[in-house]
Amino acid sequence: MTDALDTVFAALADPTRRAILTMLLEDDMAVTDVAEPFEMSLAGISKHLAILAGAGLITQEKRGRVKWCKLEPDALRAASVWMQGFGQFEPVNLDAFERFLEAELQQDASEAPFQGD
Amino acid sequence: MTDALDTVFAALADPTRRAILTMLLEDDMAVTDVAEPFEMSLAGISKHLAILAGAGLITQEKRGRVKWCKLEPDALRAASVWMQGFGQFEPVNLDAFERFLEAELQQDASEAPFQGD
DNA sequence: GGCATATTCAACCATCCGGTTGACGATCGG
DNA sequence: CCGATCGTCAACCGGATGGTTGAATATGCC
Repeated sequence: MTDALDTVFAALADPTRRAILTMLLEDDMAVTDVAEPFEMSLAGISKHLAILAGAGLITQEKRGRVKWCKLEPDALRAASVWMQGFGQFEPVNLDAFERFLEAELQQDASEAPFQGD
Repeated sequence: MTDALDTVFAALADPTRRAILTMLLEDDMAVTDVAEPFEMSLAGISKHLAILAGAGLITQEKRGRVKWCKLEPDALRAASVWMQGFGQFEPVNLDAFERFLEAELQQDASEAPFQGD
């Protein structure tokens, strides 16, 4: 009965794990490098990474002896959608947003120096 | 050092609590009524409500002997914003999007006296 | 006043969580 | 082959969490 939302929200509930995710926004990182800024044992960080991976928020790929951690922001989508049900805050009306993107695209095309294609 | 995000995400990590929040979308409810659909003691639900209140996700107001629980969706905003930092869910230039919505609105108003969906 | 209803408190329990340390298995480089 | 590096595993610890029960506290009703 343990929902995917359970694990995602639980993973996000820890500040160390949120910090790790933020770091991974920049780039993929090896476990050791992830651990470096924290005052915590490597094993501790390794556990946190396992939890993040369990929630699908990161994936880990071992190349040689180095294990690379990659952010998987898509795993946030379900949680984001769930929250959307409560609010006005999550801004976007998707329909309107698509019209917006289309309009923007056409505008860009008409503004560009080379119009014909 | 326990961040507001910690408590909000932790509160959301439990399915019972998420279900309670969903119920409260409909309307404010008394504690006993919140508890009714769950196979759990009233005291158990009371604890969950305390956690939700602690995260600011609900407020409780006692009127007579009944304590009414009210959803406070605004408490989700910080969490939502945090998530948006990772997202592709909403990669938007909000300013431009708002201008677009406004323009669309005016266009609708001038073009169609009535427009169904 | 006295009883029923609404809710919490307190104590307790099992389990999970975040963290540590130390040993271990892989893998790279010389 | 040897030593250093990368990372996890296993055992352990203290504290939080999710749940229970039973007693306690308000409040409402007749």
